Amino acid sequence: MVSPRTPTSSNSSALFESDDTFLEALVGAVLPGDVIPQANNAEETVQNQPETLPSPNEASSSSLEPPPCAQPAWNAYSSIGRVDEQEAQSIDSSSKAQSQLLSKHSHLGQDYEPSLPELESPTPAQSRYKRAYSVSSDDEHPALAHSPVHAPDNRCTDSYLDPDTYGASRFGGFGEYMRRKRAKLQIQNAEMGGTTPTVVASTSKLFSGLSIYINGWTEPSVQELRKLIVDYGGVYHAYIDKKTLVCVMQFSPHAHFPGMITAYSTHIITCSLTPAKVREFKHMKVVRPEWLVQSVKAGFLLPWQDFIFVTGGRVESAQGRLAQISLKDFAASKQSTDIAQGVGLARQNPPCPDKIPSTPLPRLPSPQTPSPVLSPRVLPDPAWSAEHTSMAPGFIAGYYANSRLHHLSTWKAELRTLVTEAQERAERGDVHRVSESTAGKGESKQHDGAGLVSRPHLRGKPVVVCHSQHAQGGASSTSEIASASYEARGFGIKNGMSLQQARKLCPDIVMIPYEFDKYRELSLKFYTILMSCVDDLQAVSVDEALIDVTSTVAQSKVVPTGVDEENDCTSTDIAKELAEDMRTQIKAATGCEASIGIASNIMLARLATRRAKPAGSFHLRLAAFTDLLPSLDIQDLHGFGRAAREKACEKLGTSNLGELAGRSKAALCDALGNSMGETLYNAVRGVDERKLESDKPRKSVSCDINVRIGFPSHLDQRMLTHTQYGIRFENDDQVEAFIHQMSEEVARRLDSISVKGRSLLRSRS
DNA sequence: ATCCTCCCCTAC
DNA sequence: TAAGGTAGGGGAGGAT
Ligand SMILES: [Mg+2]
Repeated sequence: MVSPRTPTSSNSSALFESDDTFLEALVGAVLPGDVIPQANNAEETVQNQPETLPSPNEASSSSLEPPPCAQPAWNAYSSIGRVDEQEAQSIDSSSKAQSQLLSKHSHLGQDYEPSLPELESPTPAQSRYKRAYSVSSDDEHPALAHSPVHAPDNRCTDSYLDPDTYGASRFGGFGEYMRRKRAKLQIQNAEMGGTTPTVVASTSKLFSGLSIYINGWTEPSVQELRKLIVDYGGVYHAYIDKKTLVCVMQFSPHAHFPGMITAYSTHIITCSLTPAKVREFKHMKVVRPEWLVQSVKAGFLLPWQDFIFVTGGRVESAQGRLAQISLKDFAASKQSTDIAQGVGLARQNPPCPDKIPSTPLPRLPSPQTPSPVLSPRVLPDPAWSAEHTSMAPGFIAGYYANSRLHHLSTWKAELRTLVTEAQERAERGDVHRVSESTAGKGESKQHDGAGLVSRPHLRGKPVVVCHSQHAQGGASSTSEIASASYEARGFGIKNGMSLQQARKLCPDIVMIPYEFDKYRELSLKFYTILMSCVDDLQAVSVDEALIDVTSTVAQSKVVPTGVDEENDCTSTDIAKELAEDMRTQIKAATGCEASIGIASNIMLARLATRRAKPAGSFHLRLAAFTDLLPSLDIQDLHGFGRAAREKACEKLGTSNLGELAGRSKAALCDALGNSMGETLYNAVRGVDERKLESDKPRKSVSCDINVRIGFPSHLDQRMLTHTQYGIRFENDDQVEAFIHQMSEEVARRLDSISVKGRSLLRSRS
């Protein structure tokens, strides 16, 4: 909550506190039911936060105190097994030894977590939480600017006699089935209204003539709303058919014809719409439940226009956001688990002017002027060791500061942003781009060795990058090796190994520390060079990118033969020349070697990169690829990993691409799923139609940290001697404090990209 | 058939 | 003293 507010969102100062509280409240409330996933409209809550949301402390204190018996609900999908499965996969594909160890442990105690029924009644925390959602706000609805605004007079409205805005004016027939269903429902409604007359005559017709459908999760609940509608003379529809909706008929609610069955849905009530529903209901009158509630309270029907349901992203400054939160179950099982919080992004923000580097065309900002979008995180004083617990303030920042994986993710997000911005600038300028042709794709990858640039004396020696600072000594370090030089690999050292193991293989191993800032600087130089050479670029990671050099190659192709065509075997390979030129530039600018794979599509280019390593370039043509097939495994393809390989072996009897090339598409789809199957079917034929994705907006922001909850059992103790992984919690307070920090972290990140959350989703694990 | 939700998988 | 973070594709299976 310390970060400066971004000028783009008008209510930003309230925003992040709210989100934060919101998230935290959710964490506590999420357990029993299924209400959370659709909860959204965070904006409303946000804007009303001061008076309606519980204070952070209040939320915190109760959010994690459901009675112990409630916790098993979280375990309905206890992820213990799954977590360890993930562990077994390991982050770096090479940390096998440790992973397998974990995998075994995972079967010790927790194989079958009984799936317990979810609780029905909301906990107090949940109630309060839901209340927070139901707050209606007076925020102007920008979307209404162009629609008729009705004076809040008491007429129950002729207000929707203007079909132009929301009502469709086309007609269509009803299906008999749905019509009968609706009629039946109305009878039920009538009966219900008769048996439980909550209201007196004068107001009882408040909703007469209204025919209302309720979609999705709402607050108040569907049941409550239905009662409200029926009690006040409206008609509730539990079902909807599209024809009816598209042909919404509008009529005065005053016109109440006792004998007539109201067969038209006039309004849709919702708190949350999925994108598909938004599309579907585009021309409908979609209203928030407050319309009903407030109308009853007021004693007359308020204009529905004042309660139009607005999805997060409207044309103006309102940026739709989808918030997601997730936490690995840290319930009674006391096992390794992940805690995660996040928001999904419904749409991208308009670029914030002060964030656009003023650099000219398709160039990245120079490394000397790092983008303010993501400035390096400040490291806390290492002297925190006194209070070194997972719930100490600043723990997460410190954790991240040392996490290579976090840096990888952060860098990637930043690079994608920079690339997108640079391209927007390029397109806004007069840069003319020829029509898309997928003639030349390349994959460029920085060779590792960044740590050696400033340590030339270590070149040629077995070097590993890892955390341990102690030169030798501590033979028991479990610090993971992030990267090993080729010389070190010669000793059998692999990325992902523990330092301890590596020392066994090579006692004289040289260790160098992470230098995250340096990597980032080098990366920006690397990308800057690429950007200047290519038509299009997709950031893959801090040291890897996909580039499209079609026009460059095609332009220079004064020479007859096509460089990207398979029949080209001439000595002049313009693409390769370009690649070598880029390699030279990269080497000059960064001191690092780069490898470049060239091919006619992404899949082949990625394979080519493997052949280009180390420190070279390689143009892979279709014929060569076909020859190569029998030597390739399905795992060698991007997107196909361990699980795909196992499925292939199990269901197809082989994971060899040469053999799989002979299988039918149906067989592959059957084994791997339709999408993966088809991808593979095409891949073995050298076909890959994907285009570079350089401008896809980010869809979510999340925070995810692997922790371990509870006192270790005997079994766990043994595990822990083998793996030090896992931040450990001993009680709910610690968990709570930790989750609070994670909430803050997500809020901070949203803030940093001028984005606002729209709804929260649950995820567990 | 198409959606939504809850995951699993993959990559760096 | 070690830091297994995260975004996004996609499948399974249920609801509509
Ligand atoms: Mg692979």
